[in-house]
Amino acid sequence: MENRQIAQILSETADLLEVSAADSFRIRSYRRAAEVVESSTVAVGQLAAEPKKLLELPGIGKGMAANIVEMEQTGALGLHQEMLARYKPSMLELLRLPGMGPKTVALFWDAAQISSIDELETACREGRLDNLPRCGPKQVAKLLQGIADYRKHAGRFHLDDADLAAERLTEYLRSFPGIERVTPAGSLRRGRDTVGDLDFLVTGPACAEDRVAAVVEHVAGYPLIADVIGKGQNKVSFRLRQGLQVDVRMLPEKSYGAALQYFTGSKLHNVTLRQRALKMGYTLNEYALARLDDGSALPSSTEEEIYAALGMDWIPPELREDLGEIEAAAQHRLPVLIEQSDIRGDLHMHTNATDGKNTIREMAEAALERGYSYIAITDHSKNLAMTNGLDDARALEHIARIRAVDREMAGSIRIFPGIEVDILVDGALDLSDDVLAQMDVVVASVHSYFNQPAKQMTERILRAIENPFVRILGHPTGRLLLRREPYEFDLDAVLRRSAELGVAVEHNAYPDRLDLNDRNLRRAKELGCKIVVNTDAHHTSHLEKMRYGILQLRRAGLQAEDVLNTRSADDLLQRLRPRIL
DNA sequence: GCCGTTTTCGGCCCGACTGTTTTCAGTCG
Repeated sequence: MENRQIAQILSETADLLEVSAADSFRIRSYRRAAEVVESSTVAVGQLAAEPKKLLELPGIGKGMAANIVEMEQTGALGLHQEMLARYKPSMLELLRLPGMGPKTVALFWDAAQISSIDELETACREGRLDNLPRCGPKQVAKLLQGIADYRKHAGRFHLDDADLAAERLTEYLRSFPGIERVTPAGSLRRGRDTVGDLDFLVTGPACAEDRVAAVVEHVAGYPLIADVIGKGQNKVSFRLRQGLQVDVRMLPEKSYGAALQYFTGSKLHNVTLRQRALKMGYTLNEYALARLDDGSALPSSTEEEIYAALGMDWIPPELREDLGEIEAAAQHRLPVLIEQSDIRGDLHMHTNATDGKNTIREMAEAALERGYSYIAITDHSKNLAMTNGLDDARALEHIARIRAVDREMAGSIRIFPGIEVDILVDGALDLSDDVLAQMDVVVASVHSYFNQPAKQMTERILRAIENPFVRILGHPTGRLLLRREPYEFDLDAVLRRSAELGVAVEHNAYPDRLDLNDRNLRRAKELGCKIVVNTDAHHTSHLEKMRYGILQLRRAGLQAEDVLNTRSADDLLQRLRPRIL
């Protein structure tokens, strides 16, 4: 069984246990186990043969190990099945509605046998909930609104869309006199590839108690708001026109660090951190770190102060998922994560020779502006006819043009001639070896027939990378977030073979395609793969997208040395698969 | 269900907000 499937069953079991009012700590165990399995780089199911190895995973004890063994052997979990027989799968969706928690789901089920969103809507309209406790007219109206919102905005937002919305709002908030700091927290700050909502923290003299009301009004007057959900004394919640929900909190300076820590999360990270605080005689909340004995607050205006008081190094937000970072920070062995400024070149981009929008020179100049010392121009090959892909003859002409621009710009930036060659259905490439031999950077990518059976897809990719001219496997998972599932194939086998052959695997930084997720990136590193991060830019502005790719690398705990395009141009060429001349 | 610098049993994170609660349960982050 795949990790994803195991994690899903564990997580559903946690939800169902909540509805059945089970012990909250037991529920938390299931949730934590789900997270751990999902992010594990080894196939947890296969460890079932050696349960001792399972116990080495954090949060997996005897009981959870037995659950995993059971799932691996029988394909199901008894407890999960039992709960599903008692309730209904569609009830899990009810938990996603705002204001619907496990207690209310259970109440509606017991009192009115409501097990789906549609049934809930009908019951609301027919007034069948009116006599239930905590179900006044406001509650019913809120549920109906929640159902409408859910149907309209189900799902999450891409990191870049959320990021853009955050930038605009930040600018607006800063324009108010007396506001000094505006920081997005939450999953955006942690660099999750999708974001459910935005949390903003704001501080400055204008947030003082006697002045904050004016800030609230300013926030609520943001022009891009669709509707204001709530206004409190220090908080405004609203929904943007694009559907994204936003919370803005105004805070005093002295609580800023505690609040930033708190609202950055993740929830599990915070729970474990507060446990640690308690053991050390402190209590931590969103206002301060305080001593348990006399209640006196420690300095809490920065996150660094709080982590330091707890005997830890400051933890980069991307690592705050309760996956061992707290212990690592306490032992001062957190990795020094890769940063955007470590990247010295981008090895995958298109020009107007195929489906890009800019010329070779324009792309090079944009890269130079970003401080890069090299790029590779990798236009499409002929099989992608809709992109005006290059055949052998045009590819050779293109190489000549790239070399010409490279000579013109010598001394400022190096431009490698390259190609993004298409991997055909049988694993052959659609350009001749003679032409590929002329390229410095050959990126081989799958672009078609994603619905091949997994086995054939795996063989197709494996055959392609056997071609000695292929130096990078382009966007290996074809992972398109929110729109479609990645195509099915044996990623592990492909990563292993790439490592053996010395073919670099590409993490594609496009936010709707963030290619190898953090788990896969950790796996690639474990297997000794060479890793590159590229934007696959089709326009000069797309080079900016590199930052989203970097966030994923950081979430995977990768350091600059783990990524090839942090190297100088000569070092990079040395480390790529040797070129056959 | 997990876990151990107090512990193999008995703990396990915190506060604001909401609605309808006349004292608080449930949800949310």
